Amino acid sequence: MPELPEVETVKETLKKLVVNKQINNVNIYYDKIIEFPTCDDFKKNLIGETIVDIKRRGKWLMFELKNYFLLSHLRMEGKYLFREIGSEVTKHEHISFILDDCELRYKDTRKFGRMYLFKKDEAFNNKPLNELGKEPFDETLDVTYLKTKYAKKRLPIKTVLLDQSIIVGIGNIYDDEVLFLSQINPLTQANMLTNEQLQKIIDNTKSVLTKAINLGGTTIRSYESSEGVHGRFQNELLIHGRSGQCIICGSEIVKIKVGGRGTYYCPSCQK
DNA sequence: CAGGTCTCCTGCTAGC
DNA sequence: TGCTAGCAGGAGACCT
Repeated sequence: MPELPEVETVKETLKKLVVNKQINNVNIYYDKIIEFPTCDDFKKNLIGETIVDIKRRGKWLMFELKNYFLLSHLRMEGKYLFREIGSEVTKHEHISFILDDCELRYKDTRKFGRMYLFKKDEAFNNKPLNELGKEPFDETLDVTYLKTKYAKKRLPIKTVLLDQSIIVGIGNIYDDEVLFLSQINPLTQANMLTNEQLQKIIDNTKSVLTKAINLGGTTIRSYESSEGVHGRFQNELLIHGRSGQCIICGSEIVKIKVGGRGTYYCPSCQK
């Protein structure tokens, strides 16, 4: 499931392949991926546009065009792949952007991904971008900010770290890793965390995400090799998805459900 | 406003 | 061996 490091990796990979290419046509095979505007307008506005750059905000990919921002959220299983122009559209490929020399296809098995298209000056003033919290590497992300945001949050920190309106980019995997490194029990109410604990969360979020980005992210479900992105961070996961002994203290790793999410932690290290 | 629950989807798997 | 019920999960909708 793509979280910040995976989206960052996809962004960098795509950038090398699509910048300066023109969108000559767009085919939509599954309408619900397009959240805004209508499919007709989405298609009409994209045709003739050139991809200038690709940026990222939280888990959102932002294709910067001459006049528009195309926002794309991969959710659980969204991915981009390249196909020859006119080649057969295979299962789970829902959108095709026909470029000069290839088709850029959006594939998404569970169809959870979403796209928006905004005029450039409108992208940041509208949902979803205007509801996002701070980037993990934003220098203004500090204990004071979290104290304020968490003041009325009695939900478990595990749940609150997933709240994209506070800090962006953390998903279920890195959430567990951050709390393990910070030695914080995932069930701790967010408003009960000490300044020291909040500082640890900030520091460990940065370090885990940085390390994951450098390794190309985490690949849990295997990708077809032709489809590019293979992360290596899955080999570095300390707690998420693991069973058996905690690598720090040797106690048994426990898996529980927190806010409906599978959560791994060490009851001994994370009191 | 905080927070609980449901919904969207499909592939995989535990269990019979 | 073959079938099916149930699970996984990011984020928004809807309700209390």
